[in-house]
Amino acid sequence: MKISTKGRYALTIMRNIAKEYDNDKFVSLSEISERENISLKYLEKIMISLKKADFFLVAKGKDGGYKLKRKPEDYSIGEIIRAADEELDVVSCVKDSKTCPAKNKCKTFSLWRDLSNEINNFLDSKSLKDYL
Amino acid sequence: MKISTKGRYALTIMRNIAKEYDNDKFVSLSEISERENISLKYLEKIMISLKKADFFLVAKGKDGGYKLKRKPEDYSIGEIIRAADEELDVVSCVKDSKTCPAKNKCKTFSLWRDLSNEINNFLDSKSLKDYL
DNA sequence: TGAATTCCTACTAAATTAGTAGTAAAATAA
DNA sequence: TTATTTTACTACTAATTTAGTAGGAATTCA
Repeated sequence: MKISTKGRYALTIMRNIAKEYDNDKFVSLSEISERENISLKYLEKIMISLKKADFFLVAKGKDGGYKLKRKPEDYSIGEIIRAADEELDVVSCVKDSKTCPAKNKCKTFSLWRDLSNEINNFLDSKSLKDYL
Repeated sequence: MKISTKGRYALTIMRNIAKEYDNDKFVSLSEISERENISLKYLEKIMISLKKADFFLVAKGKDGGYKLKRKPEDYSIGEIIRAADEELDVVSCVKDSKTCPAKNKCKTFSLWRDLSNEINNFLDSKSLKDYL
């Protein structure tokens, strides 16, 4: 049961952008790519998901990049990982119980639901600022 | 971040065997296969891992099968899932920090370690008996 | 001795995750 | 205005992990 690199890299992206929050500076993916040794193309791909969550102000062209819309302390780690397309539920039926043929008699549903809640609550209680 | 079917089926196996604990009866994989609609071959494969954890008394041949060594309340869900070859650490460096080139400056190591601990502690606090 | 079972080894298929490639569109600094 | 830097978009491929199958040997007991 691992966090994917996609989720971890999403947090890396957010940390890099957050660092410049006080300087009011746009941070480009090529800067992050170089500093963190992650391929630019892969960062772009992960960014697609993060942008959908409306986390950034965006500037195209020279000296462009991304800037946080909110203060670093106002982003939870949980919302970042979830935004990176990563489901934090340990079984899919926690969200979509319709698909399970045994939904009514399932003895372990509560176990997985409670564990999913633990994980989400833990990550929601941590803010991006805690990891700069 | 999902629990694999291997981990879930391991728990299914344990629950089926635990149910007969009071009857002192050996439970065969073919019984479980039929009742739970999981292929016998796949159950056998998962069983390899569980046997290594020394959970069972084993009887070969006719009317053979498996019986719990300990009482159902003495098995934690955590140890069952871990025995099924399933690592419950959300990043591999929690166990094996040697492989990480950034181990010293890594800002998020504590995050993943603490989350892994949350998950393990939660599952260790639940017993097999709670899910019969 | 035959049926039911565990035990063992090897293989295959499916799904997910990770990563690459190429190009268009926008913005800006010189 | 033009070269450069950046995001935006679409499509593809490679690698890894997870899931599942196949066949038969060894054991046990009625």
